[in-house]
Amino acid sequence: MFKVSRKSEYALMAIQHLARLEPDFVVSVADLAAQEGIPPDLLAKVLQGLKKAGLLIASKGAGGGYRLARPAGEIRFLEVVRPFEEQIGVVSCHTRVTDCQRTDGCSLRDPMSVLNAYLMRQFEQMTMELFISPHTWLTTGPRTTTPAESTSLGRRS
Amino acid sequence: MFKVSRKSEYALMAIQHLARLEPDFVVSVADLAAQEGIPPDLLAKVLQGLKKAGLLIASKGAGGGYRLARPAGEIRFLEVVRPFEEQIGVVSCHTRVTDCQRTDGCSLRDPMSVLNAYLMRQFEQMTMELFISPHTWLTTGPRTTTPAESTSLGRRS
DNA sequence: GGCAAATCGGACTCAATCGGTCCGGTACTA
DNA sequence: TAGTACCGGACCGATTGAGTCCGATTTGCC
Ligand code: FES
Ligand code: FES
Repeated sequence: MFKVSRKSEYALMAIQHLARLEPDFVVSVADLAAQEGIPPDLLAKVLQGLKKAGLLIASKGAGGGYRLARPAGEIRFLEVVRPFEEQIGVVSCHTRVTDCQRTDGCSLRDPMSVLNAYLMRQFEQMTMELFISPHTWLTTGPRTTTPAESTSLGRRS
Repeated sequence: MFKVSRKSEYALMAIQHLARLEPDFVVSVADLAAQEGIPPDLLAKVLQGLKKAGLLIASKGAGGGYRLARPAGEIRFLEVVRPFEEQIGVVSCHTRVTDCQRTDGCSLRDPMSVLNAYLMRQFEQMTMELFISPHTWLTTGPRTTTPAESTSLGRRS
């Protein structure tokens, strides 16, 4: 079931890669593809998608490339993945609106929408900071702390 | 991302349907398909898969059909879905073992395995009781109650 | 100005998967 | 013994996904 597409994997790798660099360091598609072992033409499409989503900033022309639009701690997992996932949801009702005309009689819809909302909330609250320092995850679960309250709040008893 | 296959949806519907009946009530493929609006030949495949997974018990011959092997509260969500989902996992590493030869250099593997384990645990602990009485979910999240209060209704077909 | 580096963006192919169907075989029961 | 219903494999068409190709455009640098 919940496997992300290959493009999403590449998107996660790219953002992770850029997050490890200094903030205003630009990297070209060719360089990034070579270092991460990704087909360059495909990575180009992925980065364009991330730019359209507002996560990356592109510089055209010689010496150009991509850089993060904001720090990794403010980029949520769902934002990275959504441009490349057509259907986000558990059952047909929540993904492809066209197809499922079973909306009345179907007894699957309600419980699944609860499950769906739960999962979405988890992925929504999870930032890309996880990919930089994953050890926090082992204690807190997917509910990662927001960048602002990471020091003061969220202490478990 | 995490959309289940059509077969899994049919499997969930079938188990839910059977769970609402009296424990030893058998239903034929044709009847179940007609009542739930599922292509009969396809539903037959699904029920066979569920039987192989040990969730259903089949009776052949005239007057035969399927019934639940155990109460819904003891059937976990993952059990129902697994026979029809080839790749369960978030990234390639965790699904298709063949394909991903990036195991060393890939920095995606570790954080994703944490996420993967978390999700699997959630789905593991979630029983099909959710589909019978979903209100408990709204307060507790995916960690459903223990298989104790299975109050089966006796509505006939 | 000219050239090279780099992003942009559409069109395209190829293979795998998925949803669904068909049909012969087998077991059971009335 | 005849009908009912499960069993199981083969098959097919549509969709999707991964990946490629190529031309256009913008920009920096000599
Ligand atoms: S699968 Fe769409 S309403 Fe149930
Ligand atoms: S995608 Fe398989 S090791 Fe990273």
